[in-house]
Amino acid sequence: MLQAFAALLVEHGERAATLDAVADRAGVSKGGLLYHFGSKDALVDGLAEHLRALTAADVDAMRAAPAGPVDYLIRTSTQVDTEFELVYLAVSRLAQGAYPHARAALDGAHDAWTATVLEVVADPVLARAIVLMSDGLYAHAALSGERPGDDLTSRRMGVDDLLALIDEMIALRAPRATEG
Amino acid sequence: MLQAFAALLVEHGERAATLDAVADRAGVSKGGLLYHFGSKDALVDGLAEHLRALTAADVDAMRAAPAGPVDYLIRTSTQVDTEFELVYLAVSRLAQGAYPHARAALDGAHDAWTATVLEVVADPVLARAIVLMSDGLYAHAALSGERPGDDLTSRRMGVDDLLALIDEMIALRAPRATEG
DNA sequence: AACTTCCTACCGTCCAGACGGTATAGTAAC
DNA sequence: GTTACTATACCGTCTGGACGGTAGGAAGTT
Repeated sequence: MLQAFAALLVEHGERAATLDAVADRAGVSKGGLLYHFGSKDALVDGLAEHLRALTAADVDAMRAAPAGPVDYLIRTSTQVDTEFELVYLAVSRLAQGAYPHARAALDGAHDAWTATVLEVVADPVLARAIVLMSDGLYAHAALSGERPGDDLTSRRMGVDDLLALIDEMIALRAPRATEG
Repeated sequence: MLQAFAALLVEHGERAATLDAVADRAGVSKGGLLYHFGSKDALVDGLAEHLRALTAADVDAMRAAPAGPVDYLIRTSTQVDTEFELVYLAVSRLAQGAYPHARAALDGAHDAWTATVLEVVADPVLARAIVLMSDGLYAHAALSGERPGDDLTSRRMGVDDLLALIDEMIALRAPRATEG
């Protein structure tokens, strides 16, 4: 049900993510949906809580990534097809809409990323710059909406180039911390 | 009226930006609003058109900025109090919601920024990185919502530091193109 | 083994209010 | 007489939510 809620939010926006629509997509009736989540607010809280759990897992994956946390962060920022990215974008829709308190879960993810990048990069300004680029990529992914990989592939001009640039910056600012 | 529409979109999300609410905020009646914009779609189109006009002016200001286009772009990305930023964020709300075609106006602004930065930076990857950081800052501004400067001032840790880092990158990648 | 009772996980219906939009009568300025 | 509204009333549709019902299994009693 949370999956259906998140998918509708990302694909068609907050307005389309009504109880009826979520219930339909999840394959239950509206009554059934409201049985599990007593209200729409509870649904929102449930998704925010789910994001918190996924964030913990994502940070672990980031630390364990063979190419290092920065590579992992930037590469996953262009995807919309994994559960974490879907839920992250969904919650950011909610935070921009009628549920500003959902922002806390978003900030949690953000702080965790920054802290993890900082472990490897040492320089706080550079860490912030990297996370900002990740945010920028997320913002684009958020606008892509339903289109599968249409302009993600055509106008992205290479995440690899971007990562190469970031490596140069790391080498410049913190020569001793590269390679995870 | 477009101003009121944009303000409601940014402060309270797409759902709150109803015809009634826009009319109230603009100090007119609903009939009066619908006299000028025959439908809500027309209102949306009007705002997108307005963004296109503001984009042209913004790019001019960017080129004429004493500290250079990059400095201008990054600094204005943290603001929500100017008309351009307000309308840009408002249209991005619409594009993420029920009006995906509003994305065209957003892409227009984005392309114009990238082109202008490219004029000064020469390296396309670096230009993209800079615009991505700008996008990231916009994404944060979009989440700040109504709060005046609350955490913009507390957790921003200096746009100046970020700009210094960008200058280093420019010096590294295109040594001959700094200072506007 | 048969029965009643209770709980869980739903379904389907209904409701008050809000939504976008239309219509109409009136008004004040130019 | 046209323009630029205001104010009010209304329509059909959609919204979140409340409500009563029910299929099916587990638990207890006899």
